[in-house]
Amino acid sequence: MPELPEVETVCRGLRQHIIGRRIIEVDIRRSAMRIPIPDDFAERVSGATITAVGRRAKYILIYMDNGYVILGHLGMSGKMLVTRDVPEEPAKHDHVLFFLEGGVTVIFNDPRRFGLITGCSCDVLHEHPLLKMLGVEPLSADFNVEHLFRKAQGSRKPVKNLIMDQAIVVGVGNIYAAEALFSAGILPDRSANTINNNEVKQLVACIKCVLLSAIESGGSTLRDYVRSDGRAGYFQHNFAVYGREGKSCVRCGQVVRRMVQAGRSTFYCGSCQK
DNA sequence: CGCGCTCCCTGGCCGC
DNA sequence: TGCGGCCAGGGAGCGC
Repeated sequence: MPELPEVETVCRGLRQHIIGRRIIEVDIRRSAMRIPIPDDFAERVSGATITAVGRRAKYILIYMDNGYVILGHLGMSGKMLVTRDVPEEPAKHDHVLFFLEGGVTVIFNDPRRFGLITGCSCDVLHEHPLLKMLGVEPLSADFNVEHLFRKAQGSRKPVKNLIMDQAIVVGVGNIYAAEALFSAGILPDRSANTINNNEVKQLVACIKCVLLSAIESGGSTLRDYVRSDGRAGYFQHNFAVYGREGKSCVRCGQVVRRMVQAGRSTFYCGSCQK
């Protein structure tokens, strides 16, 4: 997906254009994505006014004045687009359209359908099955050396898989895990319990730094991801290792390598990372 | 029981 | 130009 910086960028874009607007009508063109849209979704959403847009992990949260919250997840290929052009007919893979007052339309489009749209009452949001198991937010004070060191000590899995585990720390996906590990000088396949306190300290700082830098750049656009206004992000131009197999390391000039961990490509510099 | 593998789905790209 | 194989930012579920 879209990892945390991309979701955060989408949230910021939505926030500018939809807060204070009433939802007139919802068009659910496909309900069966990763999980089905609740039967009462259209009923709960129609007529309500959007009061806030938030984010928890990679979930987009749209709060309404009737106590209902829309949860959106972009999966690998999802988009949440805001447009003022009334679409004559929906585009391919437009699954849900929200028609707001003032001629604004929010479109959830997701070719691969790994994403989802659902909703629940605000007062039970933190107990929602999709949210309750999630770990700490990486940009919060709760994500610190003590937290990650304790988790690392208790795990023998590769450190890259550890930081991508959404039950430990949320929002770090395949790209930013590789970039943060490069920045921290740590090999992605090191067993988590071999990472010493100083390395954890570096890693925590690098994860925060990489995510913040990416947010500033509007995220990374490789294929599908775009902001809510359709513009691309541009952090992909700042990748040190991701997608750079065979190219020279930006720091030392050695060849960037690729390996597969838990079925996913990992990029690293065998010289800069220990 | 913690972990890696496979699968969900579509589309783009590469090589033949 | 066409087609098969492979790959892709996520995550749940299932074996080992």
